Amino acid sequence: MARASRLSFEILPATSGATAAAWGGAAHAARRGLLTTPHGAVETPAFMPVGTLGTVKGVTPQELSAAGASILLANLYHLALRPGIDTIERLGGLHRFIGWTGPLLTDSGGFQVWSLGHLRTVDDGGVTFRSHLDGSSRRFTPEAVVEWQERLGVDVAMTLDECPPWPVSREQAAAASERTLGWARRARAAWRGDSGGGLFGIVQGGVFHDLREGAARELAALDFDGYAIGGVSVGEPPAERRAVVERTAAALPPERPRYLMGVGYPADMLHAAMHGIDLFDCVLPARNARHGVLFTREGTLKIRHACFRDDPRPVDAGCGCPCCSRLSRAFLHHLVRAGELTGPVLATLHNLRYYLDFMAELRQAIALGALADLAARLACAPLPHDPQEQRSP
RNA sequence: GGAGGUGUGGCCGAGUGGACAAUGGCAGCAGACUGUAAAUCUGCCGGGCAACGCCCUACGGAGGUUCGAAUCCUCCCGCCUCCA
Repeated sequence: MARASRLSFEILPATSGATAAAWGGAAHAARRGLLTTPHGAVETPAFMPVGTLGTVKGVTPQELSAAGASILLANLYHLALRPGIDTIERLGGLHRFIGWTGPLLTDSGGFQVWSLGHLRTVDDGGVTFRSHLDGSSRRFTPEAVVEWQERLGVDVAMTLDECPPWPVSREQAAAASERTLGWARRARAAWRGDSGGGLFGIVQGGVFHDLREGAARELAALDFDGYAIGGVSVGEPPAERRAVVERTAAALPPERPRYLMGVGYPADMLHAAMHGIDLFDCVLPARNARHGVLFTREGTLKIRHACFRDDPRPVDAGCGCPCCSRLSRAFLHHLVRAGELTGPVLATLHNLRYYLDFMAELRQAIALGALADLAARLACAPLPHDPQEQRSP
């Protein structure tokens, strides 16, 4: 199944023999890698900021670069509805349109099957969405989704998948998984890869390990450029999610990049990276920032709280973002309370920087075989929203 | 001086005899958020308690009518508009 061009993914050697059992005694499979795309290389494990509509809300491409982002995620469903694939294509493709020169990955709209649950109908042929903007009907098929992403010129395209809700019955999960596999075959056949980008297949199967492992094997046989684990950030308990990640990651071809979709908290990413996940994306740093929740090396901080009214310290003394490098918690508190746009913008810049710094630390820890140290440090910075993540390794 | 209007919980503002400790909004106090229909959503928001119920204090002030008043009457005080 030779192709003219494809993404390349190289696994980098660890600097030391880093095979310590670092998390609950489990042997891990963490790796560093280099994903090379037509628009540049990405060091993995990597976090992709989410720019659904072509922008991370409130942040310019320059600022994203400065924060350390190397690859961005955008969403095909949203862009297809507005401004439309034709428009973006006419304007020179997605990179030019949004002013991002680095690698881009687009999600296929599969997540919207879940998040827009009552605005769509799914059948074997594809998904019909009623636009959340104007109610008009839009048909997404595996072939169309591939074609649109190629027309956008993205570096990584995702196959159309069916992301089932949670809790999910085995029957539902199996049906969604089967459908997703069928669509993956069709997407794979429709993919031309002329632009040098790659196509990732997505594993579904709910919380049923045998379904997911079976799907992983079938997908592997289709020779995708990378493999994603989908359907894991829809409300299931952390323990279930962890188990799914561990089992599924182990069933995926080791020589290709593995992408855990929609995850998550730093502790989630650390855990997943320990089991060989290379790519992540999540709206959390951006959304939480807009909602006044900041990630710091000492735990999360709700900047609206009155205790920050007179706090002259930076949000995170260990951070070099535009907010922390010269502004106080008191000022950010004031901006957020006053409803000033600058508040959420600075908070987003900070959270993104925190995530991106964290990934850099993670890469280094893998290189040095020091994941246990990182895990221990993270455990000292509690994330009150997800108490189960706080336990020490 | 005459005529009319108005005064509600920190603020704005509904309510015009009982279902009112009083709709909304803001502010305040918490919580949630995981491939973004999210700069959103949820809860609390007079005081007290042995507290899913009871008691106290409350709709400018003082009286009054009534079984019952934020709601009706009288007087007083403040503010607004128009006419002299």
